[in-house]
Amino acid sequence: MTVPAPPTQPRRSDATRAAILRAARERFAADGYERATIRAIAADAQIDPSMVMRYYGSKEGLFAAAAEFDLRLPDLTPIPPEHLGETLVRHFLSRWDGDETLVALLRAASTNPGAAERMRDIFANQLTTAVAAFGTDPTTTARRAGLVASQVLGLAFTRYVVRLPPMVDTPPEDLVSWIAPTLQRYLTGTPGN
Amino acid sequence: MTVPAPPTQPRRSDATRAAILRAARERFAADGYERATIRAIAADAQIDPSMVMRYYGSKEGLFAAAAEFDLRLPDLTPIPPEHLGETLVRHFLSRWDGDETLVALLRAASTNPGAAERMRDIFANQLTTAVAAFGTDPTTTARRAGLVASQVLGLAFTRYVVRLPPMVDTPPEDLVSWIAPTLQRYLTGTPGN
DNA sequence: GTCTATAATTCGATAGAC
DNA sequence: GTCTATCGAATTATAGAC
Repeated sequence: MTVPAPPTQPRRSDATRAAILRAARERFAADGYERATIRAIAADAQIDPSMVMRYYGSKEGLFAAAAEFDLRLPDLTPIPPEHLGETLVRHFLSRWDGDETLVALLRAASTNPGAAERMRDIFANQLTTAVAAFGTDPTTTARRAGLVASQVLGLAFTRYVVRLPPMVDTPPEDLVSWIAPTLQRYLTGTPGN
Repeated sequence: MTVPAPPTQPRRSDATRAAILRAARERFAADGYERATIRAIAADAQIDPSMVMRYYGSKEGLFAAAAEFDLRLPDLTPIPPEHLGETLVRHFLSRWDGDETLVALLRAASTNPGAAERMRDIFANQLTTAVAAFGTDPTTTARRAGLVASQVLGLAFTRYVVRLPPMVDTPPEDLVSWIAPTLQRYLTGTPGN
């Protein structure tokens, strides 16, 4: 009798698929959806362009697979309420370094309706859920999450996409000091304040 | 002797040029730089596509003309220091309604290097100048202006580009109440705070 | 599984008649 | 000034050999 194959035998093409996704994220992050071509992505991954089509069906399918993104927000309930803002800024800054998927999503969402919808889903679901978890007035949850998203995405946009010099040059710890109180107020404060 | 022509005689093509620019701003704002085609812009303006090339030389030249933008920031020196944040948010929100040029610039800056550079210029020059005018420590001016830009552009991005529902649904006056203290602190406050 | 060849569009830009 | 016709390049996607 032959040795039975493992239940989840790694297909030989998995390495190729992973290489394609890695190259796709790089190109989508650097060039946006339209300028990132399947040919260029395939060249980066050192495979034939037709393989991309074979594995992911279309450019949209490739983007959908490459832009899968989890904010990996920590559970906010055990965090001292006065440290919520700091915790969130620090988390986002570290989450974005070393993973360019969100930059890819950010650039693509500017011009691609499907990418914009995905971005709405991510922030509507993941962020709103995290904000709701530590129990403020439920009627204000969505608005508080939206305000947090506006500052957090503005930070990402100015620092990683447009690259405004002062936002690029400011060390992460200084950004945390400045922006944490903003998120803190959006999460636990009142308008006007 | 013939009657001398007025010094600035309106050329007959000025109406056409204006129609092209209006259509170009709409398309660039709605679709971004790559998806906005000269053919579509010309169709909107009800003229021949070759006229766009004749008047503006190239697609880049057209965008440069269409994305000319002045933030029209008011002089901040006579404004009571405690009203700076509110004044700025209100100004930006009203500036963006009724002029989609900034949305066009915002969408294009995500994927087009030239548009990104123009956005850097606008916020580095116009905003930094306004911030410097009311005399904080000059060494912090650029950073304060960058932080203001991060929140202001994040507001524009979530409200007009990605269209996050809570940011679209919140009335302008509520946005002013929530965001004014943020800008106030970036302009006149200290980190940590 | 991998690659060649090419179909089918679409775009920016140009040439030239009127 | 305006328009027709078209070039040349680039793209996604498909068909099919090996």
